[in-house]
Amino acid sequence: MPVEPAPPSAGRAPRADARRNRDRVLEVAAEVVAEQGAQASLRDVARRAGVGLGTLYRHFPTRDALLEALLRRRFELLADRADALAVAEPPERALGVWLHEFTLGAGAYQGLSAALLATLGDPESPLHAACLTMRQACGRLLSAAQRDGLVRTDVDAVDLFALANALAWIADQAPSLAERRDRLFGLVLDGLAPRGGDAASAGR
Amino acid sequence: MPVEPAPPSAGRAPRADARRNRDRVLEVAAEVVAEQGAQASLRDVARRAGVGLGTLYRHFPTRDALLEALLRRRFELLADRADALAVAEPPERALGVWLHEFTLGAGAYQGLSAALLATLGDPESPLHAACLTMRQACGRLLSAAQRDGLVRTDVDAVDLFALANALAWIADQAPSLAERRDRLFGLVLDGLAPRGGDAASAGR
DNA sequence: ACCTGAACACCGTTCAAGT
DNA sequence: ACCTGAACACCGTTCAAGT
Repeated sequence: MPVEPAPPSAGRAPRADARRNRDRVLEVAAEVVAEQGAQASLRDVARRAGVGLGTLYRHFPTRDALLEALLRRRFELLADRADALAVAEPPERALGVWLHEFTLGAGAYQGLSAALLATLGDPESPLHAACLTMRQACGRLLSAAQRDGLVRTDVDAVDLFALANALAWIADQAPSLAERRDRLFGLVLDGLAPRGGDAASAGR
Repeated sequence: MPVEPAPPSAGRAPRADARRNRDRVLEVAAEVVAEQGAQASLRDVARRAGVGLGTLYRHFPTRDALLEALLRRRFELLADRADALAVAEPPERALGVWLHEFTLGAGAYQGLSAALLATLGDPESPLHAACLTMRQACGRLLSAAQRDGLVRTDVDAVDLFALANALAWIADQAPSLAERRDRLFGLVLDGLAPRGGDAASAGR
């Protein structure tokens, strides 16, 4: 058989120095991204990590791959959080609380919301997959709220994902706008309520 | 008196070649920005215009200055449009129609909504001033709608500006999201309605 | 198997030299 | 008064050469 170039450590355990480099890059990337935002210079990350530029690219072939590694934990927690809220809170409150927490998370790094929403249209991005899990968790909360007639039936999880990222994006653009985030969030949440002519009290 | 460097043609009529260059740059910029978006390469604009890079910077010292020149007409029309709607339509419909048209305009170029909202926090930007006129026109429609109890009183024109740009931004990120723009617009517009406990029928 | 850094093709911005 | 383009300090990405 022909020998494929083989991705880093396909199956086997990675070499110790490779593992060290990867961890070091991730550690430094967290700092740099916190300072400069999601569009931070990757060159700068490699430089500060004391690592060749090629090494960074070997471990994280795209910027999205690096961001995904930085955010993986956070995303997993948010997905779990949705399930916890589903049992602990009534449907409408569960959805509202989760969306609020997601919105705050999407504003964790400057420019993050743009990166997240942009990957909706790019199924190849690792961020696309990472967000999918969250959207599904969000979708379960949404369905429950819709079943109870608390949320209009013409919205889906992608709508909520887009709106939550948009609210984080607004807060991103200027400090004076960040102050408005929670109020605008409430406004959008109100917009999710069924309209007057809708079957609003289907459960009664 | 000391002789100040003097901005291009301070007071006097510009030299004919300068005027030609400025027009040429603007013409080409419109094409390039339509193709590449608001973050298009200024180098590319100068190149395609057959003009030195310094000439572009002389006429348009910042990217925002160039964008402002590209959008000036459009912005003026939108401000006039608000006043026309104010007399031709009932307040709620006037506000809704205007916001919708503004949202479409903010999506005229890819990346434009980001440029517009970002300048809210930068009073030095020529786009800041250009948007101010529109926000004031929008504010008049908003006040009328609020006076009639049709819109919650805790929102201002900046909120509407932020939300409209955010909707344009969503549509910007992926074709599949663009399809949702009008529906999401309607949802946000519904969110502007006064809440249940509010003095919704103050005019009755 | 992994790392390094030069090489390439780009940016935005400034400014000395020209006309 | 205005124009030009080289110069500077950056990018992201690739890949030959090393260990």
